[in-house]
Amino acid sequence: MDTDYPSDQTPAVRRRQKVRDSILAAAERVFAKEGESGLSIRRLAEEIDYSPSAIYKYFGSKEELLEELKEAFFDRLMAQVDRVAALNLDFHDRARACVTTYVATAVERPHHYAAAFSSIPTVEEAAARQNLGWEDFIQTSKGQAFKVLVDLVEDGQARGVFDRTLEPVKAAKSIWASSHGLALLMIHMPVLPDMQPCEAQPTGDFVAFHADIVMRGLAVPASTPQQNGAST
Amino acid sequence: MDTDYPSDQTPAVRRRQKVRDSILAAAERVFAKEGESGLSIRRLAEEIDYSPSAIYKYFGSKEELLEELKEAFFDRLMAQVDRVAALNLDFHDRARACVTTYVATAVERPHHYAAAFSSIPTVEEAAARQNLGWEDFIQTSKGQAFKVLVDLVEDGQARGVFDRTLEPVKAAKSIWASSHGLALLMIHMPVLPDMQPCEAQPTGDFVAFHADIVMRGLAVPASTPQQNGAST
DNA sequence: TTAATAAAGTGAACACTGTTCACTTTTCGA
DNA sequence: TCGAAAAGTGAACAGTGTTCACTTTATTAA
Repeated sequence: MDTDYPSDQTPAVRRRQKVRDSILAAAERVFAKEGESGLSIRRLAEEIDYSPSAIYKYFGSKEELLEELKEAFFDRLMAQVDRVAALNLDFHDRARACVTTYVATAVERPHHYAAAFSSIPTVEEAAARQNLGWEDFIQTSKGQAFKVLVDLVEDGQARGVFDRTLEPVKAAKSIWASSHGLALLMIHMPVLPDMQPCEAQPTGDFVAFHADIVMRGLAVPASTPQQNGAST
Repeated sequence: MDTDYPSDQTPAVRRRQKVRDSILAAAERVFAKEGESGLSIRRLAEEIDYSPSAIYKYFGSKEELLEELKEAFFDRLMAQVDRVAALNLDFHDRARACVTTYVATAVERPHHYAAAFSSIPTVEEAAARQNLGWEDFIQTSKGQAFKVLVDLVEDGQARGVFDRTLEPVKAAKSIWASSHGLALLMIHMPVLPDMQPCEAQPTGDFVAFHADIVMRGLAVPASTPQQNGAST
């Protein structure tokens, strides 16, 4: 949290920033605990002791406010993964850590993670977005997240751990899908992860298990002769 | 659709059933196109030419009505997968078909699928559900879905395709997570699947690709007993 | 310091939502 | 045919996001 406000700004903008932040903080607090259903403009206004209409001097709509919450969360999520990806670890451990960190951070704030993937575009919207190319996508926050994965795959391939015949982009999509699915399954179906009848195990262990399975799916296959090129 | 009404019933209950069905049909129509945001009691009432309060003679709440929609969809989804799972196919093809069918059916009705996994239980609720055991879970609709997967895994292990050291329940969770994640990624991020820069390919092909990757992750390892993690 | 201007904040209203309830109308069995 | 049960209704309640004319406060220029 950066709770300090730059002194090279006029008091007005500093005050404004403070109020804006207090709104976001209240929203964050309520949303983390109760999700979107508990988050109303009137409730936020009450929490920060302003009138409901005051909120609209700081945010164009509830939607905009929520968007900012989600964006901030996604940035935190990716920062976590980036930090882990930069660690000096054995490739297997690093890849596994990326997945487990992603899932753990997602599950930590279930409402945030679920909300970050909640909008369902209409067919027209979907078609329109098809038109923006790789360069455009890679600059969105989700695109940045994806690039980390593609890099990971290419690294794995260079080290001879992952199958070189797989297209890195497709492999990255596969990893993301698998991680995304586990996170959401744990969020929406908490019955599952620690489920019997196998002996009870801490949740984290299953995440690591899943991550290993995912990596195994991308590993060089048994039969295919792998050219023993030294890793770069 | 069973649009015929049993004649061994009094006209009253038949009429009632018809009205009830018309509500559900209208709800289905609206929900499929616009999702929950477009579905209001007043709108439903308008569509079937009744007053809003009439709906409450047939459904206790909007929540209940929605629950029925979701349940019906999930049943259709599982019926599709069951049908494919019962096909007389080579194991690989059968396993792949289960995943691709699951994902395809989910993506066909994005709002339904997303809604079926939309509730986020509080920590207390989650803890409460932890207490119901395998026998209870296996009898829910989601439990039934899961059992199909466990059977598939056990079949694969029996045939020597899947790694026998993996616990079937954990492996099944892994498959579900991967399939679930792909379905939701396609629903919420339609930018991704057909994304460049790799040569454009029909969406379906990526689903099959992903399914194969997932299967490869569960296959018997090359020769050396894999390091740590996956085999424990 | 004062006057003019811009920003911040407010309360009432609008149009919407799910839901309830007293009420009327219709249906159906005794 | 009568009476009870079921079906259906309209108005209302409490809640939602949002707008807008309005007042109050703060900032800037003269």
